[in-house]
Amino acid sequence: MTRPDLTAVVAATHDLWMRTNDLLGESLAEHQMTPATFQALWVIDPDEPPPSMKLMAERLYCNAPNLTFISNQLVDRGLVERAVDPDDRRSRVLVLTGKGRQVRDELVSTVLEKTPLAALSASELAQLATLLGRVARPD
Amino acid sequence: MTRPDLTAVVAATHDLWMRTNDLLGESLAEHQMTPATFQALWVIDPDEPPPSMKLMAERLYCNAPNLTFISNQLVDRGLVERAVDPDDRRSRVLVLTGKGRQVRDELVSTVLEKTPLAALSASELAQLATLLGRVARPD
DNA sequence: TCCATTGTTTCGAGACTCGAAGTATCGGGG
DNA sequence: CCCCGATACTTCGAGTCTCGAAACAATGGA
Repeated sequence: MTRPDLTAVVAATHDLWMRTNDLLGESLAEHQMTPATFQALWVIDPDEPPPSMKLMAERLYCNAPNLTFISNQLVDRGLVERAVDPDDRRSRVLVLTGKGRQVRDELVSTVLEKTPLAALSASELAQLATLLGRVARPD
Repeated sequence: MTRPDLTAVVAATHDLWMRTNDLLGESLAEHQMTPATFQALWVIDPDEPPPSMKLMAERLYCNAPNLTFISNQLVDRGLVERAVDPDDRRSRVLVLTGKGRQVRDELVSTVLEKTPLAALSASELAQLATLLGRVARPD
């Protein structure tokens, strides 16, 4: 069974991702950020308790050594700090600094402005959110 | 104006991309491929005339040195060959080898099997294709 | 206390990305 | 025909990203 729409959708997803990175490149560079470090910042919700390395690795689908590297980049740039989780002293949580919060806010705004998805109407976005929700990872 | 759906859709797109790479990692490794080299292979349509480096770079949103590197990876693995474009001898086109064609077919099939998008029905996919078509790059 | 397990880091190697500079070709003006 | 700016690509060097293997520290149960 071939599914032309499936192929097209996968291709469109690839294209959307790569194009978004391209559109964002300049704004990221202004903050000395890259796609990888921005994604890490993106998945740290300032309104939630700070995530552990393990949780971050799951969210980013990357392994532990990689996450250590990315975390170091964020720490070096003063955006997050490592803290020992008092409930399990093996675990480190990533705490946003003031600067981290600010840079995250700015970059999130920039993404929402520049993403090609911003061209869609509210009802189109709602449709899209529903469809993508159907393929979301089972938490 | 904040747009909750826009944020959710952007996040879902990020997640879908990273998860797909994760699901594909093993199959790619079997062919000594990586996400970057597979994307390059993906955008070489076997039924179209072989694309130039310049065209490939546009499709992948990357710059010329990067594309030279990726092309070398594909050449080293015997999947494509460089050929001089007789119409413009400055230009090089990437020609799929027999092996390249075969590996591409296999990996494309694997993606279509493994992508979370495969869980959607035909009508959902059609909707999604329409919506994503609305944000497609103007060729 | 011992020890297997878990969360993280270190190390080394390879892949990726980019800017700056170099080579080859093209195409138009003299 | 010869120049010369523009174009397509490659080379080089530096920094980023990713991963497997191994090390380290803390946990929790026997």
